[in-house]
Amino acid sequence: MATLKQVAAHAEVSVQTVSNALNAPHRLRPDTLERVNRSIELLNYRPNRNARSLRTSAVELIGYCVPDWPNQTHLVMDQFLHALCAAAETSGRHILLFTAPPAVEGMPVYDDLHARRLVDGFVLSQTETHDPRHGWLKEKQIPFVSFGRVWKETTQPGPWVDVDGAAGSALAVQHLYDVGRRRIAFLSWPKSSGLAEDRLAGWRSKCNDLGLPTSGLSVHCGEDTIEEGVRATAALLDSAQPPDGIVALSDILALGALRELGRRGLTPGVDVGVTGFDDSPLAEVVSPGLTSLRQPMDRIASELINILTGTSTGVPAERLLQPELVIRGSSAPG
Amino acid sequence: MATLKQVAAHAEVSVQTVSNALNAPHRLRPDTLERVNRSIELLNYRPNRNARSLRTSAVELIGYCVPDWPNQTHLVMDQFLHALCAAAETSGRHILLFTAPPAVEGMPVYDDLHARRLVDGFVLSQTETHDPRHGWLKEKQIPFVSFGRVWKETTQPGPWVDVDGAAGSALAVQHLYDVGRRRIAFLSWPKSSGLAEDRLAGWRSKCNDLGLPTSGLSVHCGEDTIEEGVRATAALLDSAQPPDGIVALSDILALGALRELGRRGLTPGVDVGVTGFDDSPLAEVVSPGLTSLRQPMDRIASELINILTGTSTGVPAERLLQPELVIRGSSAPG
DNA sequence: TGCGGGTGTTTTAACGTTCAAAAGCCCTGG
DNA sequence: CCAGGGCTTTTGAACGTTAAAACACCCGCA
Repeated sequence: MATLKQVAAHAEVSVQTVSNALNAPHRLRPDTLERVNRSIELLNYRPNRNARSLRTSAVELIGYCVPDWPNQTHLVMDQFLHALCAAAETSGRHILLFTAPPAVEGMPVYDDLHARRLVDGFVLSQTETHDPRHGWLKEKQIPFVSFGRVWKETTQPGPWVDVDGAAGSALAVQHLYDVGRRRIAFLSWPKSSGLAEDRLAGWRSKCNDLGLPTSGLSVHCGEDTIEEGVRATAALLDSAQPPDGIVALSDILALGALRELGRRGLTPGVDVGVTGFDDSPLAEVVSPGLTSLRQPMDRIASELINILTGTSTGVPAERLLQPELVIRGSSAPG
Repeated sequence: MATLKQVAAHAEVSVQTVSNALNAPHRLRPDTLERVNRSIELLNYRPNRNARSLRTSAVELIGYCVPDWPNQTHLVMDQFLHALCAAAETSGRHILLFTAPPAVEGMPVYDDLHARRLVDGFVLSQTETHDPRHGWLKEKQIPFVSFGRVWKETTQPGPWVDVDGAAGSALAVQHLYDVGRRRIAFLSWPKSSGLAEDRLAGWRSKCNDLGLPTSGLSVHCGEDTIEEGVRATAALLDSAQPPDGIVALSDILALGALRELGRRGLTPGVDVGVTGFDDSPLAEVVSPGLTSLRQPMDRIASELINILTGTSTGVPAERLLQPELVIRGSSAPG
């Protein structure tokens, strides 16, 4: 494996000149640069990242803790990881995966990775209400950026990127309204997670704006399973005034809604319009296709990386991105 | 951030002694070790991995290319990644993610990561028939291990770990047989991928062993969607002698089977037994639960890491692991 | 008393890179 | 002909660690 020294010898220049050819080519006379580049090419030289990192104390690696929530399906995690990787690579960086206990118990792992210089900083996801990790990292001055707001806080200890769930619900409601729905229900989650509250609020507010009823139209599901979606949908359909549209908090719940509709001989998109959230791979794979709110993964990822690697000013960076409604057969015929 | 030198000064020993305290503690006199450890603790010292890697030329990082197959759902990828991370961490290693073009076009990326010493080696997945990556890496002497055999080759250029798909199908057939099924169909994929052939062969051979019919009972689906599963199942049920059991090549196809059964008023697990493959999160989330073949992810991951990091002998390591049948309501009542 | 051998610790020299500063070169203008 | 300044290139040192060799010390034994 060739080193700078060998390239330098071959090109008959000093080591530093070769280094400059790579890092600051404008400093070299064109003919020197040409000569050095030829030697680099010829010897198939690749800079040793460890040596570079040692000198500059920047590893260009970003830590991401791969979540392990046994009860929750991560249907879009591979999309997220792919986008994150791609975004990191546009600036010559990479993603380092690791595991850690949830919440604050995992923090020593983060600290260790940073202290041993395996990573420059972290991307956090699976943010929870009052997530203690943010404050912890900030206090230790470990760079990070969060995918997901720490909800209900007036000030947030650190930069974040998030998707506007309220706006997403509103989009879904508006779409269902546009195709003629007038009683639009909402399938929600159990515990009042920040995520659920955000999306629920968007539904309620948009319904109000449009003069649509909301009373008796929001149902809380016990967990994020198809079965729960089925149950909740059945309850809605059995009520005195059944809905003609259903906005579900997740694709899984929406799938439950689709199934219950099917069981009753109702046609999704014709008799009742259904939308999901996150545009997971499932949405495309079911029939009829599930109308769902796509998170702008590429944008999310690049904002995360930009914030983390950019020379951030003192004020914390905060980006609220808009989801996109992907319309399929479950909400509109054809 | 404390360095070896500072710890050495604090403990009043040489730098090397501190290094030994960490890497070869048996060389130190107990009292010295104690003293050094106290200083390490006190100064909160963490070894700088870059300096170490530079010196030892081992980064303890394993590359994994995050796949980007837009048409395929990676329902178990997060499980795999989690297991891989955890396995790597048991030997102090970590996973570095990257993106690369598929097949041989991506090889320069692998080469570059290795040459620049960002990783020690690679874990390959999404192996395809006659995958060219294996030979390429072997020729360049870049360490790797493959999750998935290169099918149809008599000899394989490198170590691999795989799950015995044929045995999996056989397990499913045996199970359906045990609960009284006598006409067991198989839902397969389109192109004769090695994976599909393997699983199909297991079904056929097990049916033969049990004296069950196979003729007219294997259907090829156009793609891995619920819709295709529905179509194929419908075709089977419409035939002169419909099956009473269905082994599907994937959970997605199995979901299609479940749906078509439901549409016809047939009860999965009672009228027709259905099994899937991979035990994706979906299997648990549908109702009735989908009987499916779980890949032993933890075992797969630890074998991959062991092979990659172990002092492998000359003979390539090859591990064929057995899947486990997770029985749920789709194949047996209750 | 001297000497071999083990044990514990220190010294020396890298690993491959970049930073800061110094040095060399070449041109221009007085 | 030389001072001065702008390019270009080189020199020296450092980043934090570990491998290998050297060293110091103690013990038992001749």
